[in-house]
Amino acid sequence: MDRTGTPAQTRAQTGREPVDLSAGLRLAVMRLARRLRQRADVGTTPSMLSALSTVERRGPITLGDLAAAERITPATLSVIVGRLEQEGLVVREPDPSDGRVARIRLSPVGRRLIERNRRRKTAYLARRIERLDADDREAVRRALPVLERLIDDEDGS
Amino acid sequence: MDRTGTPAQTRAQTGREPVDLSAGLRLAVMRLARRLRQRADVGTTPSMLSALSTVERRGPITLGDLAAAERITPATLSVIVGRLEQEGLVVREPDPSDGRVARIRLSPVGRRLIERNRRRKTAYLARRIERLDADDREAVRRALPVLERLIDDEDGS
DNA sequence: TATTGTTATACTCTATAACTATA
DNA sequence: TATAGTTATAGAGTATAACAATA
Repeated sequence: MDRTGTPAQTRAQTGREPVDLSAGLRLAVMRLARRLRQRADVGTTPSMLSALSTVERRGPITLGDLAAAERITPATLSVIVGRLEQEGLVVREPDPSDGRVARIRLSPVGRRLIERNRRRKTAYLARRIERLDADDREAVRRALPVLERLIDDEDGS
Repeated sequence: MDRTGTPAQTRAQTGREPVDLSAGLRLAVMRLARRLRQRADVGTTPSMLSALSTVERRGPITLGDLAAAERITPATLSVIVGRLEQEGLVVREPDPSDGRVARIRLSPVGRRLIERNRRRKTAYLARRIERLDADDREAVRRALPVLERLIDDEDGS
């Protein structure tokens, strides 16, 4: 927790600063993710929920597109969707015009699970965020869209 | 790879309550973590690097304390430290006064690897952060200590 | 031949339970 | 008996490679 040497003064040197910032962000993100993973609900795993939530947002979607959205390989996703289907959370609808393709769609059960989880699953973080003072909370709120952009950002390298 | 349909609604701008905020943060963190994990250096895994970095910060440290700091079980950590030791990145020093305990300490090779990685490993994020405008970068900078506090915060439930 | 998806295999990360060695 | 650490086992999450079905 060495937060003593705040690099606030070196703001002018844009060369060095992003590296420090990203080093810190990287560790924080990895550790927060680990903690969140540990609080996964029994029965549904974090990957499943992430995929489920994307299916909700993107409507009926092919496996390939869903894999691209989730940034995992179709092979990996195939396994995950298989589990979701087995749990009755999604259905695969064959495409009439292209026999190779199936569209994945949320089932009513899946939708209910998402809504239930949106309150429960989030409780760990929500409780902590509630305890933050207004400034800190505002800082998180402002950073969130930026984080989302960091993820979505195209281009591999 | 149809990624044309960008989910603009992802902007949970409307949600100002802690629950909404944390739901968004949760997804963002999990996905960013997944992306970062994919960029792990060959040879050293993310867990190894995380543990290594904690050993650097906390000096010679017992396995139990390191496990607590990393929030994983001693059993899990034992495996990870075993790999770190095998790679010559840390050494276990037996405690003279208590034969059960060994202190884990960074080797020179480990220290060099950390420093090298601090630039390389982070490059992916750093490049993206460089492209942000000043406001966005400031938002991340301000949020980072808050995220760290969310992680460190004690008390399980 | 190219595309979409699945299956086989392998490795990391993690946990719990059972164990060993020391106190 | 209690504590520090290790080993065994198992399941999730991921990738690559090989495959099947369809276009």
